[in-house]
Amino acid sequence: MATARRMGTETSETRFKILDVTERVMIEDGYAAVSSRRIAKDVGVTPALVHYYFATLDDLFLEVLRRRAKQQLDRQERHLTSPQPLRALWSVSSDQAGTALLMEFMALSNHRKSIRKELAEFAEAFRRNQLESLTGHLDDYGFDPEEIPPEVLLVAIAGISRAIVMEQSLGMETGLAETVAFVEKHLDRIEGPAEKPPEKTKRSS
Amino acid sequence: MATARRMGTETSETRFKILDVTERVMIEDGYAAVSSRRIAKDVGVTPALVHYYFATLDDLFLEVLRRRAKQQLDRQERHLTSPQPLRALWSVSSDQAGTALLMEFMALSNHRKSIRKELAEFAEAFRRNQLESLTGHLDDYGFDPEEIPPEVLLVAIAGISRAIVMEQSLGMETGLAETVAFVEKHLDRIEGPAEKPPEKTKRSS
DNA sequence: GTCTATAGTTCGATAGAC
DNA sequence: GTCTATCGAACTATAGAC
Repeated sequence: MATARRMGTETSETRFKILDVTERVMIEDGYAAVSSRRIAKDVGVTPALVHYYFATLDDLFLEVLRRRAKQQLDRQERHLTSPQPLRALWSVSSDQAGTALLMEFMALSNHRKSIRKELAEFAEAFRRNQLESLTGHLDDYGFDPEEIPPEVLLVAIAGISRAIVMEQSLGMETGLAETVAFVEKHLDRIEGPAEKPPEKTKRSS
Repeated sequence: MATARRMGTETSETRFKILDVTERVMIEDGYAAVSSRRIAKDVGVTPALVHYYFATLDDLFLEVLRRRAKQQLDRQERHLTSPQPLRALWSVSSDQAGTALLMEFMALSNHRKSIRKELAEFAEAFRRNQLESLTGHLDDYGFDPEEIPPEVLLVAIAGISRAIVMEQSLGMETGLAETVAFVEKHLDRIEGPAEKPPEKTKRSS
């Protein structure tokens, strides 16, 4: 956190808009579409103002990552304490925009060291949080941790949900509907039918 | 082999090197690091020559994609007819470089329509090929297609192997070793111990 | 087939006025 | 806090010499 020159306070409306727009551009057009000019244009300000709030593009990317990670961690925490934590985890993991953003940051990590480091830390925090919250429930559900370790279930849920979302957005078909049905069937078996319709993402902070 | 064919750039050594270098740069530094200047520099030629072989960067990316897809499809076909097809599928899916490249093309797809289309077609071809080759074997292994449809197993293998490779390359830890052990245990159970050490990727065409 | 040279863009980042 | 103006760098792509 070397950027001591953050003039725009946390509560600045413009700063907020810049982060929103950047997130949207990353999801819709990919991280490579992010430039101070492009963001400024979409926000309705000048490129210089973007640099006023975020000295470098790396700072901008990092702030988008941190904000989103905090939101998602909050959201996950709320859901994991719901009456259907497994279902909730599946729902959170299957979020379309969240997955798209994660993939962009993964790609960004390939050549921005500072981003890789923070992304890895957040991802680890996510998983450890899931592990803590879910291990007890799995026990109640009758999962034998010798047969299916909770960690393995978490990696599987993360990987499979990501695959489904990514492949759907690519326009693929083979196996996706079957896999969703398979997961739903087992969620039904373990936690009973969904108590409320699959939620939509909503901005919080 | 400097000059071989009339416009037969297919066999040009330089053209080949350009494709090799582009693939390597995509894997190591991400697709955004690919420019005619950077590729030319790494190959040891001038940017103009890159454009001579590939009029636009899209053409270059597409050729990298097509060549790699053909290689991988060949490789997959060979492996799926091996005595341990499930193990072979897991091994092919866990290829580090292949996964990294796939992720780059996924990210590229976000804003290059022509690439998205071809990537989706190749990915579908891959999965259908797996489905054809594997369905019979799964039957022999005693899999009940009502309980675990072959398509679902394929999506799971793709998703989980991708997650492991990606998260390892990020530097994550939680759950990864456990998941690898889990998969190996079940591969042992279904197909017996590995008959040969996990293969390494090798260039073919 | 490979080069030099260059036109035309777009970008990151900063200085300084208001 | 927001702007105008701008420098210097990197990029795509093409023209044309050899």
